[in-house]
Amino acid sequence: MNESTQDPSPSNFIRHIIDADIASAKHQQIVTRFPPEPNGYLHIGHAKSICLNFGIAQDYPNAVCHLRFDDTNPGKEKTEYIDAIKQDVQWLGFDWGDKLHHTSDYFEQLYQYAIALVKQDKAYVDSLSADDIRLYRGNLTEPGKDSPFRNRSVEENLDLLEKMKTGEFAEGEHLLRAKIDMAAPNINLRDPAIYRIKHMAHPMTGDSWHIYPMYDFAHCVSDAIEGITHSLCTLEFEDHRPLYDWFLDQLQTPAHPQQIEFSRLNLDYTVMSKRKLHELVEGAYVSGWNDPRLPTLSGMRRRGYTPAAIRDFCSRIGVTKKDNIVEMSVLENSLREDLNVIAPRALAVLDPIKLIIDNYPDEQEEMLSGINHPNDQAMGLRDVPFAKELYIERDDYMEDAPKKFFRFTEGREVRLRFAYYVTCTHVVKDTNGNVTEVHGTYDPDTRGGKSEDGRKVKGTIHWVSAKHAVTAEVRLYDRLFTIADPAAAKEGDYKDSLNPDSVVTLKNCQLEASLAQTSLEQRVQFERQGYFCQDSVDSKPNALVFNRIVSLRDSWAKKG
RNA sequence: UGGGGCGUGGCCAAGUGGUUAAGGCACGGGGUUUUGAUCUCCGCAUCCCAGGUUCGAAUCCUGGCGCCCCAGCCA
Repeated sequence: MNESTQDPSPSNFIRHIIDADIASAKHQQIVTRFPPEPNGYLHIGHAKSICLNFGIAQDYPNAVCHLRFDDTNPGKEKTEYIDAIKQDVQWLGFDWGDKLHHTSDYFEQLYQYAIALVKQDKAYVDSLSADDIRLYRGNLTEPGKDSPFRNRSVEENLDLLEKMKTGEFAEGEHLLRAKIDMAAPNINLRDPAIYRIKHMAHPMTGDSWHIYPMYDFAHCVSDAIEGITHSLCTLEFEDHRPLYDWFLDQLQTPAHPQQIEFSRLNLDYTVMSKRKLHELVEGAYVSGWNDPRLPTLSGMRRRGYTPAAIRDFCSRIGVTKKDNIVEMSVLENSLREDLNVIAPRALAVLDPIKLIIDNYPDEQEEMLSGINHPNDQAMGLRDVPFAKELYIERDDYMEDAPKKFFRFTEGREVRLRFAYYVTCTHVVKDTNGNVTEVHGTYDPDTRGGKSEDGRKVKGTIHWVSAKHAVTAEVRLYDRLFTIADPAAAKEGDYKDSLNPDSVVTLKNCQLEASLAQTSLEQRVQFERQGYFCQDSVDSKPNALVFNRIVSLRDSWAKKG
């Protein structure tokens, strides 16, 4: 197990329940499970569930967490998703050991349990059409009514079920239903479906089955088979708990797990539903499941987010039953806290403009020393080449700048990080009036960026030697949507509020040459800008592409 | 107007009858600083409303109000 995942998580109402169950000796060993359906990629909402379930397994003695693919609907599920999900869980830092399961592992047992239900006259084969079943179900205020097939004999039901299984009927022709109560106020109890016919190959079982179990039946039984003690799921399943318990009460299962619901995570300025994520990917609104703007784990991984930061985020947001929309700033804070510690610093100019030091000898070059991390001496020093022609950030020069602007404007002295004090003398403009070059003079006595006379220089800016710099593409990411809660958009489509500037690509960035040596995994801070890493898909040694993971906090930009 | 949940500061979230109502994020302000970063210090709520019980209530009771979920042969 990844060492950094070992800090115990803060408690919550679910852990209180578990504590009580241990105290009362209801359980000696806690077993949880993370049960994704392999019909899409995992997102940060799943990370919350993963951290909850695997976190409990880490913190309680002898506890374990199973990874179980809830693969009961071959129409939507793919091996591609299974592989991606495993990778994401591992990347997040969790280990299921030998507890890798699939609901499909239990298809035969599930079928035997269904037969047991039929034999108890607690389930029957219905032959109503899907439309009729809906009609017979009633609605929120009116009770449903019994299907005319509800009183078939056990023998007939057994026979029909067997034939459903062997593929003798067309899809939709018959349906196995639990016999509960068509007038139940909880609609989930109005004879819910247990098995439907699907003539479809399954990623794991191939074409050995023509019927597939429904979630409500398969999930509780699978939990019981695996000896799950606490089955944690999201709030929308609260209404299904009576059903979860009903099945287990009818059947002789090895255990009766406790289902506990908690609220799903919502993050502002993004969407979290699988349906919408699918739509964004398939409609090419983004480049794929791993688009760095998406809240998917693969997108965040590519963007450069660290597993530690995501875990930290999950522990900060807590676990409750309240609907919530967490602000992106919480995630960004977790990220910056981690990145600040692990990322070495470098100088990189994203929007370059020439700075010419007029009094610096034309052909001279010198090597200056830069510190790799101001708060961590162990990261050491590096050489930074200096010469007459440099690049600085275009907005580090301003004409008619206010007093509080600590960067270049005519007559103002600024420190070039690790280098010299430079006083801006004048600029050169093109015919349109755009500044094309900034000129200045340096003070040779300030080498290293300090002066003997104790003269105060408020501003320090980053720079890069023009002749030594490497050119790279840099992608700046911003929130995917322009409104905080796009999913709630009553009028129009949520896609209408997609942020057109969610990615800004800069092609002519000038980076300190050392950055060409970074690995794909390495996160770096570009001083004064933010944290960056190479794009794992597009970056090449001779065509570097960097992603901005998250910007630095900027109290100046806020005021300005 | 059936059933199930939820309501503590801008956003999360502790709190389980006696606490100055934790903490984080955000926000505002001070200090340090060769990143307007980091770090650091300070400030920032009487708990949806109304009654009631109690010496004492965010915590108990009653009645309101608000928000979310459920009518897939999806999970």
